[in-house]
Amino acid sequence: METSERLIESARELLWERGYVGTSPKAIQERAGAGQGSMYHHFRGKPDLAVAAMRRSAEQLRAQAEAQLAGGRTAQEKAAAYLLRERDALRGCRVGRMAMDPDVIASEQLREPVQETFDWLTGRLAGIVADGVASGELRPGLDPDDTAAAIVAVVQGGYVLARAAGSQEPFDRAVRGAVALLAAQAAPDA
Amino acid sequence: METSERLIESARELLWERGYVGTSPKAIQERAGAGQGSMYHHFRGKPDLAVAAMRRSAEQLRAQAEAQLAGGRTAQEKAAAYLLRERDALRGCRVGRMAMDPDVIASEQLREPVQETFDWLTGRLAGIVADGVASGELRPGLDPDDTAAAIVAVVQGGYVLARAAGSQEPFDRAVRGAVALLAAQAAPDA
DNA sequence: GTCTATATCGAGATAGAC
DNA sequence: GTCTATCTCGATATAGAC
Repeated sequence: METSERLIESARELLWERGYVGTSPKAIQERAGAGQGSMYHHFRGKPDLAVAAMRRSAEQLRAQAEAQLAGGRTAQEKAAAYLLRERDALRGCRVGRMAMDPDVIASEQLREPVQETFDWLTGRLAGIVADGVASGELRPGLDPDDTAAAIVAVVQGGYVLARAAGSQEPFDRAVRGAVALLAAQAAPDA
Repeated sequence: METSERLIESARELLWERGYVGTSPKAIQERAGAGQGSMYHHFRGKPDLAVAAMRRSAEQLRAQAEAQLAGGRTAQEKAAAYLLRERDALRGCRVGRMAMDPDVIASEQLREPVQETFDWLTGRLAGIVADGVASGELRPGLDPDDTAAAIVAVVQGGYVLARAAGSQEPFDRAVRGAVALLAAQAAPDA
């Protein structure tokens, strides 16, 4: 693997584990097995490298989510597939984690991949819910945008609960709870 | 206000804004208008002061939540009151924020107030849901623990979505979505 | 492209005077 | 109790040799 590639992968891991503020250029270089000069040759600095790393993680998340969402037949199956995907809750979300970082939120450049990811994800889910309502699978009053936001929030919040507890369990409970709440939104038999 | 008190309040604000890793003793001292020696006289160091600050924020969150939860008459009213409480979503949760911090999660001392807060909150909500099921307000199959975890997760995840978007809106959508999902869990008329 | 040298600054803390 | 002095280390680069 080339040096530039190793730097991006190292940054991805460290941003995941320690966030933007908690990740130093030196730590990235050490993990990548690259020197100072090497990093500053390939990237302008820490923010530039971080953006490259975050874009890649965002692309990965999107591909994984799309795989779940495209799989099921009904809206409920798709949403459940997304919610119940295997996740290591204690590690958290590579993308969502960045939203809690003050330096990321303060910078247009750094926030952009995060914003784009969640815009896409909630929009994709809202479309699925809207289809479910239109097809008569889900009850007519169900708001697609609000429901989509709640689904994505349960996953992101589940990470918080798991890390607070030091255990996977609260995450699993939260997503199971969300699936059960959604199951009760089926349209009444005509 | 005494110096010790000002240090705790300054730490509370900075931990909220910047997290544990992103908060320096120097920044705390400057905001408190206290010198180096003064801080190290009252507290053993950064972790010690942070624990004091986090305990206070945990106590505050608990009191606020209890106020919402004790207010409503039915389980749905109580849960909705908790979910719909006015919050500045862009600032995030003083307590939940700490769960994303690697140094907090790595330390038994620092994690304890966070864990305790969410244990209490999910337990309190689970009791409310269980009461609602027992009284016939909510459908019999509804799992109290899973539902409680989902409710708390929606709020914590809502903060992530809001900060990612740079807007309050996704937070409001998520909690409204959760309230709507809960409304459909009413037990069918006997 | 990668290396080493150098620079500035802040983090996090200790020591001891007042 | 609070202050200033001092210490060590890492963060975040820039400069210039190889």
